[in-house]
This record gives sequence, C-alpha cells and structure tokens, in this order.
Amino acid sequence: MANDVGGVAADKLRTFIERLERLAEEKKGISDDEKDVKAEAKGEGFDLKAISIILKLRKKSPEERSEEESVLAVYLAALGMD
Amino acid sequence: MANDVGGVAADKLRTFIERLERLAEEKKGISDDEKDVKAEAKGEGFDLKAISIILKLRKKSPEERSEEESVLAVYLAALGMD
Amino acid sequence: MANDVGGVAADKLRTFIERLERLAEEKKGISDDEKDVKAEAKGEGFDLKAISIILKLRKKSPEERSEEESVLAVYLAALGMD
Amino acid sequence: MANDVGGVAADKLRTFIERLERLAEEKKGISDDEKDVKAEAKGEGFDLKAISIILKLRKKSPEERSEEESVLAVYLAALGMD
DNA sequence: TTGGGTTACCACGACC
DNA sequence: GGTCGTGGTAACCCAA
Repeated sequence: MANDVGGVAADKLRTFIERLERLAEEKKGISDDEKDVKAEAKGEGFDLKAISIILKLRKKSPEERSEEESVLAVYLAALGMD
Repeated sequence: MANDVGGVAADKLRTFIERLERLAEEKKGISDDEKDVKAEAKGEGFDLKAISIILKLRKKSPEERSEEESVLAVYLAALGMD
Repeated sequence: MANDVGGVAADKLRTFIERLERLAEEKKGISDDEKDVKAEAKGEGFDLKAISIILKLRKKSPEERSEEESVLAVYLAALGMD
Repeated sequence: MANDVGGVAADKLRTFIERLERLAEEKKGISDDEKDVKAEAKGEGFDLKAISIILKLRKKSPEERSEEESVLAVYLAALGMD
C-alpha cells in the first residue's frame, strides 16, 4: 500500500481519528446545551443537586428503585439511623 | 399558579427535566457511535490507547503542546530519566 | 547551585517526587484494605451499593441530610413520583 | 441471632461500616498530605502538571513505556504530526 | 481471570 | 474565600 508509514495504513488511521474528532465535537455541543439548561433552571431557583438525583431515579425502573430502597431501609433500621 | 406543588412550579420543573433527559439520550447515542468507531479501529489492528493520546494531542495548540513537552523534558533530564 | 539541570533544582524536584510516591504507596495500601473489607462484607451477603449510600449519609450532618431530602421530596411530589 | 434487624446482622453491618469509615479517614489524611506537598512544590515554582506526568511515567516499567512511545511515534509519523 | 464500560469521586483551576 | 465546571482516576460490574 502506498500510504503506509512505518507499517501503518496512514489513511485509515487518519479517517478513524477524524471520525472520532467529529463525534467528540457533537458531544461537546450537547454538553454545552446541558449546561445552558441547567443554568436556566438554576436561574429560576431550582436546586440542581436535587434535579440530578431525580434524573438518576428516572433512569431506573420502578422495581429496581423500590428494591434498592428497601435494602437501604433495612440497613438504616439495623443501624438505628431511621 | 395552579400547577404549584409545595411551592414549586411543577410544569417548569418537568420541562427542565425532560429537556435534560432528551439531551442525555442524544449524548448516549453519540457515545455509542464512538464505541462503534473504536471497535472498528481495534478490529483493524489499531492501538486504541495510542489513538486516545493522539486525540488529546490534537486538541492542544502546537504552542502549548511544545511548551508542555519542553517543561517535561527539563524535569526528565533533571531526574536522569531521559 | 551545583545541582541545577536546565535551570531546575534537581534535588528539590527529586525530593518532592519521592515524597509524593511514598504517599501514593500508603494510599494504595489503604485502598487495598478497603477492597478487602468490601469483599469480606460482600462474601457475607451484604449489599455493597447500600453500604456505599450509608457511608455517604453518615458523612453528612443530620441537618443537611434532612434539608436535601425535603427538597427532593417536594420535587418528587411535583412530578408525581412519590 | 438476637441482634438481627429485618433479617440483617446489625452488629456485623455496623462493624463493616466502622472499619470502612476508619480507612476512609486514614486515606483522607494522606490525601491532605499530598495536597500539602503539591502546594509546597508549586510554591517553589514547579509545574504540577509535569510532575503528575513524571509520577505516571515512573509507575510504568521501562519496557512498557518504550513500547507505548514507539507505537505513538509511528502513528504521529503516519499523521505527519512529528 | 482479564478487559471494557459505567459510574462516582476528587483535585485542580477559574471565576466571582 | 467559596463556588462552579472539568479532567483524571479508580472501583465496581459484566461478559467473554
């Protein structure tokens, strides 16, 4: 292959890297959007930490959420922290 | 406001959360794409760790890259690691 | 100064690095101990994720814990997730 | 067992948690020491980022370090970044 | 048993 | 001085 450099297919390597860079750019754009939304929410007085917890809870199915909470409740009771 | 619950504007809160969830989904899609590209590169024999370093280097301007490397070179020389 | 290499006090640099390496070793030893304890707890049937949450809760003062929980409760109610 | 709470051996749970808390405290003390050393080095004009790289390099064996660097060099050459 | 993905944590830097 | 955002690090889990 004519485009080999040190046994490496230079064109293929370059293509992979450019694809990854393009995806990284898109991801950064979305992260910026997220920051904007959070700043807007914060500006209206919402608690960002609580919102983060909400987002995490909504990612779990109700079953696994209640399962986790019941284990935690038992442990808290065992420790007298309830 | 009719949609207040415990002093919180429920509709606004819900809107913020849904916007954030949508952005998180998009970001996940892109992360999946990145994984695909990396798997493809790996399948063709490329070294993923080296590619990651390349991506980091290309994010830096040439000036800051050479600046950082020259500091590091001095330290390595001072320690006899060169 | 006789021990300067490229304008860098080589002895001082070496000393800082060795102090940091020593501290890193100690920290690694403790991390290994933590892993052992967790493995032991897991081996006796305890839920590690719940234990992690317990540890986090105990690090917070009761006031900030109840403050955070009440905000979260209001948001969950506003979203009908309670 | 008399100390069971909700089917959980409360004493065992408490012991595990206290052991983990003690280890976490020790680790925090060491982290604080690391911060002190870094601040001292920075105060004498050393570049913390370069020192971090040095610490990482010294953790790798010379063989794996040169192996990684040679792969990277080939890739950089293939991309004309050298 | 090892490698990869996900996740959480922590220290650093910047900004206010 | 304290807070925010970010990057890097490491631990846990799973799958092969």
